[in-house]
Amino acid sequence: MMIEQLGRRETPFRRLQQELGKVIANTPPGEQLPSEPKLSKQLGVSRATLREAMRAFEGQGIIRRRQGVGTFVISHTHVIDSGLEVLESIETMAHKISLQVAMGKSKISYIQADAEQAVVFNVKELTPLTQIERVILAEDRPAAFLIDILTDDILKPSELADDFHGSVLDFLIQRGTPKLANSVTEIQAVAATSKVARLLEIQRGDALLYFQAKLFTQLGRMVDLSSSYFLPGYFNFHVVRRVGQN
Amino acid sequence: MMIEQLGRRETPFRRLQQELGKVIANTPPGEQLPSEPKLSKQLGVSRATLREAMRAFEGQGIIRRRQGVGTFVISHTHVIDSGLEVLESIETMAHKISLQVAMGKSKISYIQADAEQAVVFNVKELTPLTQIERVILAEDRPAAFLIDILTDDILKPSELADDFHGSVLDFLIQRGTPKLANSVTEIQAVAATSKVARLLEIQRGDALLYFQAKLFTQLGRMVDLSSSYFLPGYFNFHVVRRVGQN
DNA sequence: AAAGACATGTTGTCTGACAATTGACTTTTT
DNA sequence: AAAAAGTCAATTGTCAGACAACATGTCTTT
Repeated sequence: MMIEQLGRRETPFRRLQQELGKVIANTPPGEQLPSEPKLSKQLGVSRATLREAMRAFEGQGIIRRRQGVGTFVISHTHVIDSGLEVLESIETMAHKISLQVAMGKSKISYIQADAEQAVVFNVKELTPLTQIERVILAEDRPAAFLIDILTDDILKPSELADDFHGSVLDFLIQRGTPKLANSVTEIQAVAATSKVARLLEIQRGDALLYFQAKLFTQLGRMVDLSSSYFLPGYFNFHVVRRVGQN
Repeated sequence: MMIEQLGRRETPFRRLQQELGKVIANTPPGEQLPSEPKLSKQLGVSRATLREAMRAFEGQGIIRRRQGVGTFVISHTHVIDSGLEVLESIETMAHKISLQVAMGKSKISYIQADAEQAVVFNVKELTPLTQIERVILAEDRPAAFLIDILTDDILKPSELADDFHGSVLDFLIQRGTPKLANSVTEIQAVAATSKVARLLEIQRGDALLYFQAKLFTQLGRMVDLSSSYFLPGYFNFHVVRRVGQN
């Protein structure tokens, strides 16, 4: 019995998204798209289906629709200039800007889920979780402190024994399972705790950039809760934001 | 003659987005939503309109729909927070999460371009620039300090005299010119300077989230250099990062 | 017990229609 | 002649109903 590939079935809606994306890409910003009846006939779908697809593009701020007037192209999705839109490991980012990084102090261990972790992982309290802590060095000085927490059916400490260079993300991507889709990353500024200050060789209370990322598979399961503390100056994060139409 | 409010017209679709957002927020992650016919009847809209709204939520990764099975809630972090992919004013963000904000101390003035500003605006040094500084209050306490700097052909201080509520972005959007496209926002953590600490009623050296955004028109001209200092706790910024391509 | 047929409920798509809004044009009024 | 009001066509917004495609459980048959 064959296990069918679940990845992406070719549904009319997906094909429509592709085709509509091409139409938008070939329309200069500010210009008007053909009317919905024309477009639906041109693309071979009903107006209702077309509107669903357009609503998706509208939600991304790519097009703007004005009742009684028409639909207009706001801006094209730029080729992402290595901003935060793409999830990459610190190592990959550093490599792109020719920054030498290495892994400093690290600790891989089992922990037991506390109340908060039990909720986000949807497991019972005290369930064993794999925790990976390590300091990232740039130019031989501490630049970041990273903590990854995963359920042990995804990653056991023993699996990392030999071939671990500092990036859980790269490890999972290379292994191929589970298939990753995206992460939702919260961004905050925090004052260094005494533990983090010691590891990063800074003063307690110093300002740090803090990311908390939840990594999801293609099936929507959260598999990695990642916390990152960045010392200012080594990494420059930016994001391209489209002007919201409404 | 009545001046019509442009900001937010109450269309059935917006109301539907609100209502549907509440339904999703009240459904635990992993649980199934009511079927589309039931939901459309419950929310008082047609199934077609409901599906457009659901498609928008699906595009943000909040729900997952499976033909023949049903629609399931993935997580509702998005419903509460605002993603950084779309550029919105603080006021707009606050409105979406039902947070009351107001403008505190403000100062609108002319300044003369220093060397650095002359470069980014592509003007000569000492060219007059419009500078808008203001404190944003949430629940009557300082939550953010914002500085916008624009060339005076885009925005003169006199234009803001009466009808300014705290958002340069909303002002430019409402005015319609110039046509805005996107911003490139750099993200850092900084320690509060004495001036910022005084305005935000915190201690010098406290950790603040700092955004520096360059706002571009559709023609690619930079028109606004915006600096934002956020006190932790009031606003929650996040970004969805994708692994590879979808 | 296992395999297939069937029933049921769900999302996916289509068709056609009408409402609401906008902008340009025409007509009327001042 | 200029301004105001009215008319009309085009476009998006919404609706109702129907059928198709799909997944899952139940029942029947082997």
